[in-house]
Amino acid sequence: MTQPQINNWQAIQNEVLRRIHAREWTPGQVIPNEVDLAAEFGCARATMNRALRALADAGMLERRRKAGTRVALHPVSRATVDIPVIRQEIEARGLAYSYKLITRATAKPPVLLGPTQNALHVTALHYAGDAPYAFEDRWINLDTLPDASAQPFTKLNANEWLLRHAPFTHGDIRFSALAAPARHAKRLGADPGAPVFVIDRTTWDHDQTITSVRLIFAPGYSIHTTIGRPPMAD
Amino acid sequence: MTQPQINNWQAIQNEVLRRIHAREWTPGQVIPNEVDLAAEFGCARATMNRALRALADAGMLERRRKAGTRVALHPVSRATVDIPVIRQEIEARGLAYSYKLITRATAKPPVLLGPTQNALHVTALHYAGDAPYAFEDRWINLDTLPDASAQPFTKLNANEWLLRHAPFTHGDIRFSALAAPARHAKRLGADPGAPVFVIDRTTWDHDQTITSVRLIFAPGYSIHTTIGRPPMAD
DNA sequence: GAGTGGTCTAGACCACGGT
DNA sequence: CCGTGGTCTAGACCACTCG
Repeated sequence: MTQPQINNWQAIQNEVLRRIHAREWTPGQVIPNEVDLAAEFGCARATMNRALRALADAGMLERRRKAGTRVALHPVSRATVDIPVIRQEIEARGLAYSYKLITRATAKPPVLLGPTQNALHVTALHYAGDAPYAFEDRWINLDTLPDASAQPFTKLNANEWLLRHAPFTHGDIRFSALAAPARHAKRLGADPGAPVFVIDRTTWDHDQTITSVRLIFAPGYSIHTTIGRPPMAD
Repeated sequence: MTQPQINNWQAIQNEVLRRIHAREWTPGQVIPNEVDLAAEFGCARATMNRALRALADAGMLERRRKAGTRVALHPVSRATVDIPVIRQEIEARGLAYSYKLITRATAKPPVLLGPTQNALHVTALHYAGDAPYAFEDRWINLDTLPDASAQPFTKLNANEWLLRHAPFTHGDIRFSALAAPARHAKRLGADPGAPVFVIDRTTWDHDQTITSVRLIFAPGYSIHTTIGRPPMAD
């Protein structure tokens, strides 16, 4: 037979990747359709679909109905990043997590929270053991979450309360590097102007803004992730 | 009938999410198995599988054979980040991309590249229009990529040459914030010690190290991404 | 050992979107 | 229009792993 009967989707995926790497299929080029490829590999179309769809999800292929499947022009690499839940992140390092509320006040929110006129502003510090870990600056939409106004947030971390009472459907995240603002630097045990890793995140429940938060991490923080599949056996 | 015949996997996914959000299924709790749920929703098991598997990929569920499917203890959020290919990133902003080689030398590589004794060290600057965009400090494994030693990298960006000649199977990425080293700060148009966003990336082809690169971005750089599904219609 | 998820199959219908 | 991918089905076998 022409093909050694590849019939599991991961092996098929690897063979497709091999052809792309070997430039048998070049970026921009349309590859055969699912039916033909399934016939070539001797597998069901559903299996072929699974393999190609996974590669499309990974950014290696672009698929459109009728137009067919083509190798992505720009072999974009896509990494999945786990968004840190601070307590877990700290406890995973074998350190004791603790939390301290700094301020809590109702105020007119910044624009990024949307047209809300009613918001709760919370600032707090997260500790890993005795060392400050991250400073949190959070706005909570009281129009969508009136219950939040009854929460002191002295013991329970705002993020954990929100996860429990107002899970989000989608969100928006930005990673950046900033100079530590003088007033926060001291709290983080950093020199003013020291480089700090910052995560800005806004989350929604359907169309409702829930919360917008800036996390300023103590110096040395980094996010680690992986790209592609570690196994990859033929 | 007990259920209004939900039979497309996205609708099923939404219903499962709704139950998690509504705490009908709580974190840590084992949910019914695929066969039972498929019966409840009046769909095929394969469809149920697709919905649950997608949620597991997203980090909402944890699945193990025999143990069953449970709601993730920590509703971990997983975001997909497109790893920047600098030229595209710049051109997508409507700016002209240009590139300038700074140094190129063979040298003993740092440990992070693996047990290689033979490596090419390249440093370069990427420009967006006239402004410096990112400083690149790269090591290329000459044991696995002897062809690289013939490349001048004066015109063609090392990253683009590598994408073309040595695509990777997997990689490792780290995002962090550092103080701009004095000698690089000037090149980036930044003050020495200014906070800069840094990406460290190492890539492999199967078990072979290909390259290890540090990208130091000019001040103001950030990475943006999204979490969850925008649509989410019932 | 046995229950659960992981996957494959062969066939079918549908939705999108180039031509 | 009509080719292509997107999805669903009903059934089957397998692999893992918990008890």
